[in-house]
Amino acid sequence: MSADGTATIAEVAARAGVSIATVSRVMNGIAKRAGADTAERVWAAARALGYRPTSAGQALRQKQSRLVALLAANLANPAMAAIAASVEAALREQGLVMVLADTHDEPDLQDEYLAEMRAHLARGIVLLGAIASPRLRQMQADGASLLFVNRRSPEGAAGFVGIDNRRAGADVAAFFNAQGIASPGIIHGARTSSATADRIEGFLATLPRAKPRLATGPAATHQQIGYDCALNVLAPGKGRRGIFCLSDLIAYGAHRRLIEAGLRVPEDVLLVGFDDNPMNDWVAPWLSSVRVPYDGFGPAVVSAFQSIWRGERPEIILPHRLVARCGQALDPATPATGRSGQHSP
Amino acid sequence: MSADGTATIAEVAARAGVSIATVSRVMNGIAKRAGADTAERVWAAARALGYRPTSAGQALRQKQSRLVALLAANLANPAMAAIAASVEAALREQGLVMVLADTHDEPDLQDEYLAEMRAHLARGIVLLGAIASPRLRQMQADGASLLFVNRRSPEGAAGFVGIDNRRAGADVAAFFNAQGIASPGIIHGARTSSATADRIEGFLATLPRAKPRLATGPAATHQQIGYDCALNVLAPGKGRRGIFCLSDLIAYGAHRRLIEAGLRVPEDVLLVGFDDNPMNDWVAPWLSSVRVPYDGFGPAVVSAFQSIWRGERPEIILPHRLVARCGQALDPATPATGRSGQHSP
DNA sequence: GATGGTAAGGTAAACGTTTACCTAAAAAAC
DNA sequence: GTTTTTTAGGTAAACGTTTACCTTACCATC
Repeated sequence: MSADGTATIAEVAARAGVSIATVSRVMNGIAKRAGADTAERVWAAARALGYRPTSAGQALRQKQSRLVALLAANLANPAMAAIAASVEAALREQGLVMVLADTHDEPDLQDEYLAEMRAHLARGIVLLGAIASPRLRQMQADGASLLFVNRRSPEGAAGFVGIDNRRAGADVAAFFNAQGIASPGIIHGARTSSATADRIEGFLATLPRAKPRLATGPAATHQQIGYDCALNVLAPGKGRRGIFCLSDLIAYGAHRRLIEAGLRVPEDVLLVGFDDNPMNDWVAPWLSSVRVPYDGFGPAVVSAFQSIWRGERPEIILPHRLVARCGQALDPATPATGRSGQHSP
Repeated sequence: MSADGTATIAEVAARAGVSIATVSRVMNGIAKRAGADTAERVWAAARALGYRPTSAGQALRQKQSRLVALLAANLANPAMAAIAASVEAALREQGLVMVLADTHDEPDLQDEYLAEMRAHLARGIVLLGAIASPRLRQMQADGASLLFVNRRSPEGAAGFVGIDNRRAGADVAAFFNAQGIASPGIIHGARTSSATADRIEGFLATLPRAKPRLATGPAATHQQIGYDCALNVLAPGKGRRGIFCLSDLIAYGAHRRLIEAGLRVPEDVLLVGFDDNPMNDWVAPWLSSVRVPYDGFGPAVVSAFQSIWRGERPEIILPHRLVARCGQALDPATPATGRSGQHSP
């Protein structure tokens, strides 16, 4: 009898002695349509029965559900997982529900998810690392509520949330410059991404003299790409060298290879990654990285959607920050050259 | 006109010259209710219009949606994120859609999500790290399709997918034993979890002589707990010592503290974690850890749900494996004592 | 006292499915 | 040649909401 959660609006109406229309209006806070005492009776009945409107009924009537989908390109990347977590919390605060999907950067899978989410009358779709695909083009043309995060839409102007990748790339270049490293190498993953392209562009624009030794590989994971390419992109000579890794995962792989080759990081080779995975402070004190503000993505996404639903085309640029880690030797036999962490010995 | 994705069953019926009932039956593959030529006409019409049944209509009629919710206790833990990714892929293959939520181990939030998911007519709810809460108890009593992963239900018998935590704890103890470490310390997080309790129990049962030096802390993150407690749980004396950390995150924090104290890992202090985060091979070669088979969770969850929907109470125990990493000195100045990785120098 | 406005609430339609039930023809069984 | 069964398909109800429209009462204004 109480709060089993399966009550319908009709049962609430019966119990409160009103029509279902009145119940609906009270629950939705429509002003001036119910007297104070009536509203109280309705609320009491709803509480007693544990009533909560069935979303299928709502969605059918309103041609719109409370679902928002997050289509991520690669959930194995902790950075994307962290963004997903932030978005979920922010959506929940708005009474929205997040559907999570991993497109694995495959156009077919992305299309399948897009179609599925349209069938679910999703109120919005976040593309966290979009890839060009037929249905994406079509839905963007149809005016669907799409929001692109990190990578811009391959189909032209659309809502966007992310950092200024070009500037971030430039910042990395400036950092190498300040450290006296004239010709750092670059290791990147797939080039499908506007983000990657912008970062490299900004980097090269600031270090124009640097003969670019770009490399990538066919390996399945970013870590493996980093491992495979690390030695190939090192500048010749014996001075201090550097590598710009387009993701932290690549940097992890590169680091492993460099260590195995007897090189010290960051003393012999300065490694700079991208994303600054939340765990880096603990497990990669040798890695400098461009930190993206994970916790900022959720609120930014919500704000961007509100803008989209007003018919605008939002563009939210979040601040990034290059976190320079001087690197702590993980073997105490070798004195550390410096510290960046917040923990005292 | 073509494939804009918003067609309804009525439009398909009109185009194919049949009734909507026939369209529905053809789309759902109900045998012996439509002739071959009729079916072909329906399929052609559906293809031409890009028709896909609206899930709100389906859910309303069938009193059940294609949504499955994953309520995770802490998405900041990469292990949970990896499990979520695996579950998502497996559900998708069944034509199901995953809703992801982070309960932050808070009963109120978990209850809110449970209510929301019931309102969404979710076909099933995965609790990845459940915590006791009023609505959980009620829904389990009502016979909702709940599946507990990692932590068992606090309300007694229910479907479960996870590893044998007691045995895993015992394996860790045996490992310390084999390494000649008689009295390792233990650092754990909140005790709300049956998993944590089982691991410690199995551990202590196998190392009964070990005066248990358990410790935990009020810190917000597991890493910080590890950092705060590492030195407190070390056995006195100067032999080789060890710490069993109930999660990899705790181990990261402990490692940092030990290094700062001038101790070598794993030479001076053997650290064993739990979960074996997918990144450990790359960033924590000094950490031995109990690996849970991330990729196995998705298929296991699907299989468990099928069992639940048949009215059974499944119990799927996945295999674990203690990954012993001999630890590679991350500073090449100090020769490595051994290697566990698959990469050659 | 007629007129008009507004607050309060009821009636019923509509959203897009699936499916129980019905009908008609064809095939099979006798 | 009658009866029964099977196949192929249509009709309409039902799922639970929200909301356009209608009605009634009340109050204010002239």
